[in-house]
Amino acid sequence: MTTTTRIRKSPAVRREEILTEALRLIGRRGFHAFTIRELSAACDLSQAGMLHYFSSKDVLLAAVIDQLEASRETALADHAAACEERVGRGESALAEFRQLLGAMMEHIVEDPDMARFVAVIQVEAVDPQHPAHNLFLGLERLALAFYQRMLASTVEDPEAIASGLHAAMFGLVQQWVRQPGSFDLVDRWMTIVSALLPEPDRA
Amino acid sequence: MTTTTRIRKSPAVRREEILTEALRLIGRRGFHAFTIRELSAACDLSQAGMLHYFSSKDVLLAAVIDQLEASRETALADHAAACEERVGRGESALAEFRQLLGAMMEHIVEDPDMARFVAVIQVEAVDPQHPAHNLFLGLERLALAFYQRMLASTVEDPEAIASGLHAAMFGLVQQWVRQPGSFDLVDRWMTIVSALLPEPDRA
Amino acid sequence: MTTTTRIRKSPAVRREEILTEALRLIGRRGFHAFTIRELSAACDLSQAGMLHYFSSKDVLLAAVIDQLEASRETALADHAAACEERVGRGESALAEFRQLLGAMMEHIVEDPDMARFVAVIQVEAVDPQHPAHNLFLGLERLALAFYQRMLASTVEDPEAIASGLHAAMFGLVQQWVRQPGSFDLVDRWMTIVSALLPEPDRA
Amino acid sequence: MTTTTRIRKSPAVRREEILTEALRLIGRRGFHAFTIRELSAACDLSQAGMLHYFSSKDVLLAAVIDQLEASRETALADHAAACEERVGRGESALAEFRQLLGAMMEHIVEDPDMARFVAVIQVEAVDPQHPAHNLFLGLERLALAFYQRMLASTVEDPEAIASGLHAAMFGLVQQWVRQPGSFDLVDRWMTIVSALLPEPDRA
DNA sequence: GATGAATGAGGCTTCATTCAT
DNA sequence: GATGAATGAAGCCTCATTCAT
Repeated sequence: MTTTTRIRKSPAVRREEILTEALRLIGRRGFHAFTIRELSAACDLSQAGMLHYFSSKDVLLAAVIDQLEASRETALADHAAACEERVGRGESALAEFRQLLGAMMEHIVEDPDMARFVAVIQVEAVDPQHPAHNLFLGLERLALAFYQRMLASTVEDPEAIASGLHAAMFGLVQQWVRQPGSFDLVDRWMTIVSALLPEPDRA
Repeated sequence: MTTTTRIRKSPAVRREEILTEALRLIGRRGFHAFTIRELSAACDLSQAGMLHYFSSKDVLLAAVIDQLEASRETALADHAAACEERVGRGESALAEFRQLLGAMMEHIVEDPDMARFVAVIQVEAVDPQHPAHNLFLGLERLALAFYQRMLASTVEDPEAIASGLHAAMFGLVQQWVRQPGSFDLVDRWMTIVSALLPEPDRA
Repeated sequence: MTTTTRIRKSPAVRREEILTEALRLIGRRGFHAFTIRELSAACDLSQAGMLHYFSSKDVLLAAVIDQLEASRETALADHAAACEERVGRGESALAEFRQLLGAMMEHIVEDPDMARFVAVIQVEAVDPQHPAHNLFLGLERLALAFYQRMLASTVEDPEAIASGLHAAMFGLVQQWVRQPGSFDLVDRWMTIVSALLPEPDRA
Repeated sequence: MTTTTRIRKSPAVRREEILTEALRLIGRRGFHAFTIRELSAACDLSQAGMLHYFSSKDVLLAAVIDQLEASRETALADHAAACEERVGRGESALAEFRQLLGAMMEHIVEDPDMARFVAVIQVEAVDPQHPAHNLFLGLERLALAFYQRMLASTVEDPEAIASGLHAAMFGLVQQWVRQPGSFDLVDRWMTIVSALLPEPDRA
């Protein structure tokens, strides 16, 4: 009689574990190629046990994204607030915006799995049938709108530069994800930001 | 008794049709989510008939990519040659390079399906297990190396700018693919190029 | 709305059922012609449910063979031991060997399905690509070597007689399988054994 | 313009080629595992071209068997006639029968592919659904009946010995097919025949 | 909270075969 | 005589999911 000493972890911990692992796997395989079998195996859990926490693949995806947004929110809230405050006062938020952009990449660098996940899902979500399609469309619009507001009074073509910043960030992360370690992501990012943004006021 | 009136087309036409449709579908769904059943249906062909032309899903993918590379080659060969020639003579190829970059986007704009396809596959291919992984890794390295050579004598940090150009192009196409028609791709691209590259010599 | 009333049986029972049915079907159709769809149907199980127990056709085959070998082992162990003991003492094991040969056929007669299975697989396995090729090659070598040892000191050409016994047993089972009931297998077998082996010592 | 110098062989030659190759392949893979694609490839012929000669897999099988029977007929007719003549005269045909048995094995040894084919098909044909089922059943009955007649007046239990000879021949060929070259087939066969048949009259 | 049993739907691919050329 | 195009049927297997325990 083998008493498989059933592992019993607190639900909260399990959830956390699953989400982390899901992030990693989806980031590596893409949402469609990744299987919940693979995930359950990685979590030392039966497939049914897995679905006990997240009732379906789509629900799981949503949960991963939620967690991500929350973490990004926390990481960037202060910077974003600083920007908004400046702009709200009718002043140039260029310096603060720059810092925000830097913080975004730092946040990404801290967790390469997250980077991979975002990169992959964002592209898969191009398909209108993809469960995260609308979500990412909304997020992108939000981001672009925010950038534009930040640049409204400081650059000639805010829409284009906002777009360019967003595009370059996205593309750079992809490059980094494909050849991790081949360059310093934050460093290079700031170089590019400098090229795209006007010199910060000094005087 | 359904008289399935077998349609018989010339092989060349069929191949072309299939490749075009495959490009479209893979671009929309991603390679993993797209099914050859869907493809055959779209081509008014049985699944087995489809496999008569491309013996497997992977082979099909390879064929689509091949055709793409060929078309890109044709579209850009002259521009690339012009660049190389200048650089070969030790002169600045900045203007030519700029034109090449423009041509690249024009080529993309001409065929949005192709754009979507490249965008999607490129990201899916991040997964080392993806059939196109090595291919895209190689292509990216080639592109970056070429950019660097073009910029070697004209910018301070050629590696970063090359990287930034590549990233921005990639990201911009993605944006465009996600919200087609929301902006003029080539136009915006040239604006960003201008920001990233030094002013062309005039004198 | 078909209420597919899911039947749930104890795993042990199911496994047994499946193996028995697989034995029967493979024996009738041959491994290649038999389909796991047919098997699942015969077991009142969905195809996927079937693969829950044996993850692939090959695995299933291996399981059937394993079970067979085990049952043969049990049925013949005592006889084989008796033979070995005699031989070990340097005495003639002719009588014991005779009994072993008889026991082998009796074992076969008890389960005609098994007989058919062995007959069919053994021949299919002639193909080096067949999943059971190596297994059966090994078993045959073992059997022949054992026979030779048993006959070493009692017949003129042990190798040939061993070979002949093995061949005749094999062929006779085939005949019986093809025309079941047309003769008494054990009886006829013993007649042939008598013709091939020297008269047991009597004195 | 590649003039693939279409190979055009005389139909008779082609037929012969195909049959030979089919014999070889079916013998190696079994009728079910062997594919007509494999066969056409081996014959440097398109699949459709192949079916031009033999309109279906079953027809092909029948043709192979026909050819085989014909060749066996030719090879053994004289020996068989000699046997029948003796028996017809009420004499013992033991010596002639012995020679016939030897000739049968010699015929087999000359063409190992044929041996493999017969062995494989004969066993596959155990399945009542197999296209060659009835054929082989009939052939076996014929063979056994013939053997019995030959032995009627010379052995105690003609039916059993006939059966044993047939079985041993069959089994021995199988052994040989599985481990070709490991022993001299005809030689060993004659040893076994000697053990099963009474000593030819001498004196 | 966690599991194994069971399933339906669907994926890719192979195969024998037919049809038009 | 020979081919390539095209097909329907079927094969194995994978996947997400449900159900009873």
